[in-house]
Amino acid sequence: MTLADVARAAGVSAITVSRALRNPEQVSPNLRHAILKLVDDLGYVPDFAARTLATKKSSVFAVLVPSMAEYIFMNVMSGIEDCVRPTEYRIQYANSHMDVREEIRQLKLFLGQNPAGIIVSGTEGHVESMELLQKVGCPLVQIMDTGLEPIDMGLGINHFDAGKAAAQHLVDCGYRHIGLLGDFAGKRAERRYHGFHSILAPLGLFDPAFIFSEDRSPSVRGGARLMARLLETAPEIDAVFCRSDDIALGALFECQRRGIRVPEDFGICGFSDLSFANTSVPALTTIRVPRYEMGYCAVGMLLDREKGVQDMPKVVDLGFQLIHRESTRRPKHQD
Amino acid sequence: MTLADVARAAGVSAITVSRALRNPEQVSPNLRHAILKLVDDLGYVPDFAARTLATKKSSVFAVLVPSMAEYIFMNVMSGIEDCVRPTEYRIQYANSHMDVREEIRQLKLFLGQNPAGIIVSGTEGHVESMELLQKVGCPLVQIMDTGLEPIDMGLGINHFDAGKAAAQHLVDCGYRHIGLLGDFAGKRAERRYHGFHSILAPLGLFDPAFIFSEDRSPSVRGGARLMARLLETAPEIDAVFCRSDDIALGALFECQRRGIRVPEDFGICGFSDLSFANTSVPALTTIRVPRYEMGYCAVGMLLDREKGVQDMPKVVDLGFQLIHRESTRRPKHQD
DNA sequence: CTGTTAGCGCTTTCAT
DNA sequence: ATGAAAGCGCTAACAG
Repeated sequence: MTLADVARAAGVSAITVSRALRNPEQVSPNLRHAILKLVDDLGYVPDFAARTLATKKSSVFAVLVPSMAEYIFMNVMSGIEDCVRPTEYRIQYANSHMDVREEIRQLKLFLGQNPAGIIVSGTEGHVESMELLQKVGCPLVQIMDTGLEPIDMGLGINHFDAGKAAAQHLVDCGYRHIGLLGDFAGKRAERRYHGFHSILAPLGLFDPAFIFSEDRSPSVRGGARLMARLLETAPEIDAVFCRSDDIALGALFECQRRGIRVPEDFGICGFSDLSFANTSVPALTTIRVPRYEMGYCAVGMLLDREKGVQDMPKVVDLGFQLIHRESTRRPKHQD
Repeated sequence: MTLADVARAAGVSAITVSRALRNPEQVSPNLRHAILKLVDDLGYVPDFAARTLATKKSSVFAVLVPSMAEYIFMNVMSGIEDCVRPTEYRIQYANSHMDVREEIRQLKLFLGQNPAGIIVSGTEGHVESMELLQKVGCPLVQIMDTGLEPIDMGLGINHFDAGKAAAQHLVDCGYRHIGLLGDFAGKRAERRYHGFHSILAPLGLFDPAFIFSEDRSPSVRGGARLMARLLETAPEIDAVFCRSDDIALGALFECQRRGIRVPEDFGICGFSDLSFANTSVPALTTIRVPRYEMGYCAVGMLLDREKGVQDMPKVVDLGFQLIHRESTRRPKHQD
């Protein structure tokens, strides 16, 4: 079932059917109507490959993230999906598994498809990847962190400031031996670490012995493991800032297991505001990141670009929010 | 940069370059070498659209799931990704948001791309969707549930048996007022419900008043809400089987909040064995579903089909496993 | 082993 | 407002 088939059935030429579908206003109303009905009756579905080849522009948005094994990307993806759904575009995901060579391979695979737009995250600082991204001929949004100058467009939050906010909050709650849990090796997490450090160091509260991480995706289990190691090495510890809420929940469970009272004896601050953070006992203090909005907005920016919208901002900062819940609510330090 | 460009540079015809890339053994070694080097130097990337149009077969596997907002699909996706990575194929996801019309729309969009294979879940019982799937011209795997006759291939676990196992376990642990938490409206969950019912009803332990659900994606928060409602309506309740571990964790938190002791006064059995299930306090009894393996295996089946492997099983049952942890370990009923 | 020819289904000119 | 011709980049089929 091709355009030509429909055209034959309608007694017109293929191009007219094409126009009826893509630029309806260029076809006289009654003819257009007849054609669209026929398209529906015959169950004609346009061939994307042919269209892409003819126009040199596919209708896929490519999305490259470092990992899909982290909960946070689910929400970003939801936002992406919801914004794309009413359009003609399709999404293609790839993840680099935190591996630069894989990242490059995936990027090249994408480029072979002439995507209509690209959303990436986690490529910061990878020279070859950045070079590839320089010469994509389509709109590009780098999501998650607004701290670095984007190639085309940037969207996210300021992770340095987020790290500062968490550290400041724990200090304000009266904690004095503040650790860091989870892998801060990635660019974004690293910037949170720097922000964290920038608050504690001047106060003489920063101690590298209080930092524990493992080279895996953040998980609840991992959080419990890290917490156990931290407690053994530094029993004087009285609070942690975690790389993510998974880690924070694991730390909380480990405290429960050991009978350490949270927040009285120990404060926990997570990062992300995952769905369970407001439900756990005690509920987790965390930094809310507008993940869904990030996905939605990233696609929105691509669509705006396609539509030729002018004066688009190069960088959009969606802002974060420190949510003060029970896990840092020390009785004598209520605020 | 097209095939023709490379061909010109190499002083051969386009088809030879094409062969050097796709069927290297058909090109003499030294020529092949020269061509491949040139491909690399010039940074040639094949145009997928052109290839798809010429071969009538794209290199994308289409994956349609009811929702990406559930944690379980992350693991399925990881398996899919890992199995696809070493190949030339690409994955394209879509989710129907539990909506039949959307499901059909997505399916049609997929069909317009001549996918090399399709993986679906959650389409059972949707007449029009099934009709569309009947006539896809490519391998098709229906994942998650093995209970129903697949159109082409099926892969998953038996959800009816899983429901039975959970019910039997709770009974064996000595619980007598056993409720059900979470939305069992979907086909798979519904079959768990039936299995559950098939054990309790004959024992006179089934009570429809013990069933609470809400029409949303399972979440920890939702689990706590449902647990609260259940306790208000049926204070005699002493155990629950939950639609997923998210719900189970929420139920656990709600018990903690109310000072209900788990497992002494109340037993909780989840479903999925999500990463936190072995870490919570108490750790959650649950039914482990081989999610990662399901994704990996589904792609494996598609690849085998492409390779023309014979004698493939129509249905593969990966099996589930009841993991007995603390949340149902009643002191006097240890086993 | 390598080349020629033709065509995949659609859309872009350029006409009418 | 509609149509005819040409071509997007690649590969199947058939030579040689």
